[in-house]
Amino acid sequence: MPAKLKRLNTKFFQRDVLEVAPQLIGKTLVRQFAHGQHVRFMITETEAYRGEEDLACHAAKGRTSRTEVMYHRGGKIYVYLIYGQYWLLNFVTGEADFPAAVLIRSLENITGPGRVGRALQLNRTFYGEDLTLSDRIWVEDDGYLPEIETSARIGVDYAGDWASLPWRFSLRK
DNA sequence: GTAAGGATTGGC
DNA sequence: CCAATCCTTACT
Repeated sequence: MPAKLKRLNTKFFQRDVLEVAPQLIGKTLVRQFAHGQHVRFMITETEAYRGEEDLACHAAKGRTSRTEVMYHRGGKIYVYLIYGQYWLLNFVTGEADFPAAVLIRSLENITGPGRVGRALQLNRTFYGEDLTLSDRIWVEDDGYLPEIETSARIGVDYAGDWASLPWRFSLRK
């Protein structure tokens, strides 16, 4: 089967982030580099960020130049630099004008969102990249049926009650 | 213009 | 435990 048929499409991403985030576990992230080489990693940990009322979500501060892409319809990439050194990878989900995204926290053998960005060699040019069209990064369904477990999101203690929601999803070991 | 802080990591 | 490192946001 051509790889193209396995690529996750707009229909997959244009749903509620709380459906998309757990369903990304076990999917395959593909990164193709300029020199033609590509790498494939199974996604093993994600987190959902959902709407302006979610105080852990960057869109809690409203629609700004930084959060703009989160207000687009699902299927695009939202990347941002954290602590001046790590590019964190997110997939925008849902309908237009409702800000939501999935943070890719870990891949197989690459634990931690900062390490994910480093391994994939991300930078600001990935902001707004369309996962359904890009020739350098996309996601495929290779048919794994993983067991998933939930837990609280990491590093968002400032978000009050929103910090304790079970919006972190990971592959059951 | 200036200041504060961050969806992290690695080293001491 | 804490520095690194720079972008975004909020405020004087």
